[in-house]
Amino acid sequence: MKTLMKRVGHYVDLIDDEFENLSQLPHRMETRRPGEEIVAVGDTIDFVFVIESGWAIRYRILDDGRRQILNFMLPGACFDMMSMAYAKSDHAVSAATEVTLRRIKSSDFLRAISTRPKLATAFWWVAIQEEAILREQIIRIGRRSAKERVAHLLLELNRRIAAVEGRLTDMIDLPFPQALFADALGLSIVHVSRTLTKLKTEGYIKTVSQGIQILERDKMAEMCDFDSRYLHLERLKLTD
Amino acid sequence: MKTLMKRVGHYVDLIDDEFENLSQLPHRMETRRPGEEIVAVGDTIDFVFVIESGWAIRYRILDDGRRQILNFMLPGACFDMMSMAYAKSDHAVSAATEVTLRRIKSSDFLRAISTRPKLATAFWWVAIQEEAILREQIIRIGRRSAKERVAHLLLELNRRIAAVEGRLTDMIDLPFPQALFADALGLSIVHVSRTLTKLKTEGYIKTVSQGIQILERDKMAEMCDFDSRYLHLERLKLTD
DNA sequence: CGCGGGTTTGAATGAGTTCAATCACGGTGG
DNA sequence: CCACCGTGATTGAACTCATTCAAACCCGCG
Repeated sequence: MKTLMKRVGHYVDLIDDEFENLSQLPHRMETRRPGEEIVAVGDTIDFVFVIESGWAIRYRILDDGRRQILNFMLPGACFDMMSMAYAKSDHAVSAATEVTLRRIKSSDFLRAISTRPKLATAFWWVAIQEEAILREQIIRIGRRSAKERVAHLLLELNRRIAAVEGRLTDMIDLPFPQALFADALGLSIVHVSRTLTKLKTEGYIKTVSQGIQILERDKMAEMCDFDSRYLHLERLKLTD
Repeated sequence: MKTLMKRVGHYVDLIDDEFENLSQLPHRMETRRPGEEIVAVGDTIDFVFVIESGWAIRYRILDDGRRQILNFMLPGACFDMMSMAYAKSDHAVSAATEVTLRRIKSSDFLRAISTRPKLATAFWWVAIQEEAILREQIIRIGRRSAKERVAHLLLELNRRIAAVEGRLTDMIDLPFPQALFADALGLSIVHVSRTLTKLKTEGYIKTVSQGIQILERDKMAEMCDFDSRYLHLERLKLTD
């Protein structure tokens, strides 16, 4: 629960016992191996999941096997608050790495946030952020070149990891195959590889053991038109 | 307000006076000509807008003029409930056709839905639907061919218009230039034109005065893998 | 008419895909 | 310790889908 606290607490000053309340909600802890499904298409979900550690992906697979990843989900991500008990999921969620999850009954979760206004505000804020990330994903794959797409996603993930870990570094640890990158960006695996190579030869990044180091953050952000403000990482100043 | 009632009322049975309350909220009516901006990038919005008539688009323009349309907004659409008073808008909203809008102060709106649980549920549903449309947009532009994209969007708009008008027809009235289609689908205007021509010669659609008629709905849905369930219209009883 | 916005068509170009081969690397078993 | 996998990354060559640029076209309107 610490990662969720860190993330949600980023936006709102929460008194400890408001979190106490949240973390003491009845729940089950679960783990999934890389590639394992967490939510299948058609599932009716009456749980809220919170990622405690590891990466998950939200995606859809078309008939002929094409896959589109909608979003990467990092520690602190919670889903599916939106759908609650009503609708069938039109997409799937899987573990990208080894993942540990907290599973809370929707009704319990709902009761908790409805009795704690600050908590509700915090989760409202998380939902705003998620939606902004979705919108940015549309712009990325709709109107950006392969080079811009890859660079832009790298910078986004870098920032989002920073938000989880509490400090911004130049390193991006990507503990999953490039195929996920390709399916997130609407590109072929081959072209992602070529594009990363290009970014390297142009001095924007370099590969280090199992990850990528950003060498020219500003130039890279400029090149791919990355503006971190959409991530809404600044702190919420509540008027009351 | 009738269109919003029609839309929101699809999801929840609302007692009339719950709507009465909503429609009697202090508000201003505004109109915009085609192309006029409603919300600019960087605006801090403390209003909720409801589209009473006409089409609007939510979009972002990149430095070099490339434009990506995130979503089309039809009568009954309400925005930006999510952002409320806190955040600056990272995208713009403009009128695609002549548009009439109802503008409600966020605080008034918030108070109204927080005292009317059913109303809150109804708007929760609308938000779920909006998010599903965004996700489908990602899949469309990320992993579908031009032909599939155009067909898929046509079918989506057809269904969404049906939801507003209360009945499903084969006609799609598109009162705006194809350039909007191009910018929504991440394609060039030229290619949209070519693709529409192809859909015509293959017998899926035909053009009628200022609009498009769907000739082979099922074949077309099959071809582009369109499944209307993501629109969450199931409570609609359509005459098809 | 003739203008102007929007659409269509053609030809050349280009970005990204596909297929296939090669490489790099960590793990496993002999 | 090394040979042999298997998975994922990279490279090359041919190809394709979509873009770009430019010209022609269409049509409603002053």
